[in-house]
Amino acid sequence: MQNLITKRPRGTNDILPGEVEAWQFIEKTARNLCREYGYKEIRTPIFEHTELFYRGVGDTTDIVEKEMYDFKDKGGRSLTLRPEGTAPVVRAFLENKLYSESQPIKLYYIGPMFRYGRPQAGRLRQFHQFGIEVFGSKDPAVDAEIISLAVDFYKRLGMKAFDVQINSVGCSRCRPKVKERLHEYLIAYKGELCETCLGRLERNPLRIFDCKSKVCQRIMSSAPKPLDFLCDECREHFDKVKNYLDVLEINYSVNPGLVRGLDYYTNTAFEFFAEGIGAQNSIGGGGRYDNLVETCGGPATPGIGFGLGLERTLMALQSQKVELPLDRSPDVFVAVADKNSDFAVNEAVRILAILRREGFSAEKDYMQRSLRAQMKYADKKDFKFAVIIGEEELNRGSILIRNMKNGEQQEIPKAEMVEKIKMLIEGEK
RNA sequence: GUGGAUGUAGCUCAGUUGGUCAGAGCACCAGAUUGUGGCUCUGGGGGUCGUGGGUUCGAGUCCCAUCAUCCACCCCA
Repeated sequence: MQNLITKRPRGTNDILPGEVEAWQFIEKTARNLCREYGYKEIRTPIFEHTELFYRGVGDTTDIVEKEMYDFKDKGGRSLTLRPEGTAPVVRAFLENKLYSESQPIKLYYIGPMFRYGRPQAGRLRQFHQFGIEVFGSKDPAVDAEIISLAVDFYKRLGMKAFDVQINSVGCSRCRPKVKERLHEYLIAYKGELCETCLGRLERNPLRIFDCKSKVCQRIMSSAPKPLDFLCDECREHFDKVKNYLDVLEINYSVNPGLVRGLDYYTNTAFEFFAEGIGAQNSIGGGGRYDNLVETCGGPATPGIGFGLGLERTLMALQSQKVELPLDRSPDVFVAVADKNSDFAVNEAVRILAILRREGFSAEKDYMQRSLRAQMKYADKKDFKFAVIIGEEELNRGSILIRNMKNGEQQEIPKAEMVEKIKMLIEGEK
């Protein structure tokens, strides 16, 4: 047990049969939604040059400062397992010159992300995100569209309770003003701020809004907010986003203290919250990043996107007792009454092939079980039907079909088996 | 990176003040008059008690170390 080769690395998880169906359902829901909204999937490597995240995510963020899963390859290059999806997609957007296609470019991804930290409830070193990015449009309707997509995602999964909070952190023109005024305000409280926020005061005072320290929160509750200093353009943008959300009948609240942890956000920032994830409550978030593409060396291109945590989504669904519509039951178990009869076993193998060719999931025993044990197995594995064959029936040219839910059993001509099963399984639905 | 809790069969756990202590339930496998499941009953396989030291005549049971897990902080998904 303690042996490393039988132990998964800290902060990682195996997703086992029985659990993976929920994941497949979530992924399928995301893909369907993206198709409906016109987003195309993009798959980027799970590791990138470390510099990408340094530049793309921002070197004052915790992600870069202490959560990077980086390593040197055999060529001495510094690489990093991606901690988030936006920077890699921006990189791919630039490297493949997607900006030369007609815009907006609408992309989505589903995959693992990595952050090095102590794991706890709702926090892993390898976790999964579903994210989307839109490049090329400043239209506030896009902001509303992606929030709408996320809300639809949660709703379609059956999530009963979650909150949408939005805010605007301003653009490169109004942001300096915010930081300046915030700094002026905070100087008076310098002695009261917690240690980490003291450091943030000079480097990035906006982040102090995120602090959970009671003292800092009290101080920030009456601090000047980014919303109070938006330029006319940003103000108008934010108003239009809210308008479109109203048109879409999406419930949201404006949280003037919402500041996302990544440095690249401009204008719209939003976050989704739910309960039941240990001490965590954020299940996803995103925002606009109108300067990021240019920062990474590309043509000035506005962008916006979100990242939703899949583990956290799953945990929230579980704590809300949401039943996902999963069908884990296989269709037909082919049981052989005379397990020592080559004739019967051959027939079973043949029937399996026929059923599978028709698209049914079908299995037989491979453990030399008695008929009784085969039936027990079929029951435990939750098969919908059992086809039972023995020399007796075969000699008559027939087989037995048993409904494992209610025990109804009938003998029918072998030639009618496929049609009969089709009919029965249709009837189940 | 910091702090707290925990670590006995696949799972959930019992194991008194150190001396039949290696157990229970569930799960798994096989049977219950030999061709049929879901209830019940019987039997069986499976653990060097996380690991390494130490104290002791003797340690899951005490001490130290180590590893791991969980929870929380920082921060976020």
